[in-house]
Amino acid sequence: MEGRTVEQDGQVGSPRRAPSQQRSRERVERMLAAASALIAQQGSDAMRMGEVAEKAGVSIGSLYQFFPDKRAIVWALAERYTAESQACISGALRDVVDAEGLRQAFSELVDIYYQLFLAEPVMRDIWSGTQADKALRQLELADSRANAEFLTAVLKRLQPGADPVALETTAFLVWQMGEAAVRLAISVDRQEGDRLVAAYKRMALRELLEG
Amino acid sequence: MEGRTVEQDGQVGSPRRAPSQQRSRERVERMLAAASALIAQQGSDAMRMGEVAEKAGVSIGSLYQFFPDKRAIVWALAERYTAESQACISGALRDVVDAEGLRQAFSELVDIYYQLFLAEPVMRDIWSGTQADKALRQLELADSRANAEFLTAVLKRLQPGADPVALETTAFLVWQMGEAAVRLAISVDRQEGDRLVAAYKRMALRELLEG
DNA sequence: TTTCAAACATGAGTAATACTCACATTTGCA
DNA sequence: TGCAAATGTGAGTATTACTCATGTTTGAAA
Repeated sequence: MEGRTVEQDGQVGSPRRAPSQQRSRERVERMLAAASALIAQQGSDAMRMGEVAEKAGVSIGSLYQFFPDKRAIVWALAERYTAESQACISGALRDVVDAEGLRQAFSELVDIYYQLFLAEPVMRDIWSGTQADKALRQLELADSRANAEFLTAVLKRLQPGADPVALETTAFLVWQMGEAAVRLAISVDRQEGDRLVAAYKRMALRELLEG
Repeated sequence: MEGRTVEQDGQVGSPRRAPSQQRSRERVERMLAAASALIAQQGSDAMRMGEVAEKAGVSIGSLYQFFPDKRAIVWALAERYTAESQACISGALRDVVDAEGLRQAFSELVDIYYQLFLAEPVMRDIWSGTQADKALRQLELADSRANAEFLTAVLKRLQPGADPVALETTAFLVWQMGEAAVRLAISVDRQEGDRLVAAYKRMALRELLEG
């Protein structure tokens, strides 16, 4: 989708140059805000670098001063979302000590995630591109693993005798299935989406609670 | 990723003009074969229309005679895969009449699908782009629904008393989870992938058999 | 066999867009 | 105050999807 394709690998993400001065840090914020607004409007694929620069009130050259390419902007936004949600997830699962607690916390997390995807076009767009963009895929996998670890910790508490590797596998799988389920749910009509999410919850909780 | 972006909707797929003569039908085959080879080598994103034309031994104009845009080529390949696999799935589930039969047939289907993704770079590539490309997403959803229907039929046979809508939801969800699980499995190392697929099978079968 | 319209084939040309780079300006600090 | 590093600029470059005017082939009707 661009004139010149660089970097087929997954090594994007880090700014070409980190803004060290106050002025440039503010400008980078404006760039990200502009990108976010444009993605919300038309999707990251249709987002044009020229538009981002214009909306942020900077030149196209400044954009490339801090972001090596278009994907890096999306990646930067994605990274923020993951950091934010990770805190939320960690908090929700940290204090779970029994089955009922897990049931409640898990159900609530799924709901939050579902609502977030329904409400946030930027988030939806970013994680839609996950499969195609290797850097995003890596970020998502890493994030998912980190979140699954919180879940694994809970499971180890609830089932001290179980095989740790099996618990890790279960937690990771259940977590990824949850992301897939929510993505599926938002791509069908609301009623069916609700049913699918509810069905996922049942399935996941049975797996988590009954080993 | 292209110079000019057309059609943001999901209405691609059908050739701009169906080849009616023998000669052009052969040429279209060559185009698809060339595209397939290039996708296997470098992925559909890096596939260039000029390369496809050259490899197929046709002019760039001829390519666009039968495919309205780049995505349409990928779509055409995807459509073939779905048609092929649908027959396989339908056959495997048609004669299932008891729990043990479902267990066997389902397990075998998951294995086949997993092996296919491990072995076929084209398939992997195509279904990776699923999330980003709306036309592909629609095709996959339609395909998944069709396959889930075979599964629903089995469930209705095994659990005549259950709520049909619930069975449909379960079948659709389980099927989609399977696709997600396999895609996850191939993006981690082989050992973990095997574990994840096995865990998915257990989870899915429990859901399918125990309601 | 001739004819001719529709199907097919061609590839130089167009448009769009990601990204560069040579040069100008600003900042923080010795 | 001087100056090097950081930052800012935008016209220009490269690449690529896609078009279109023009030529060629096909199959069937006359």
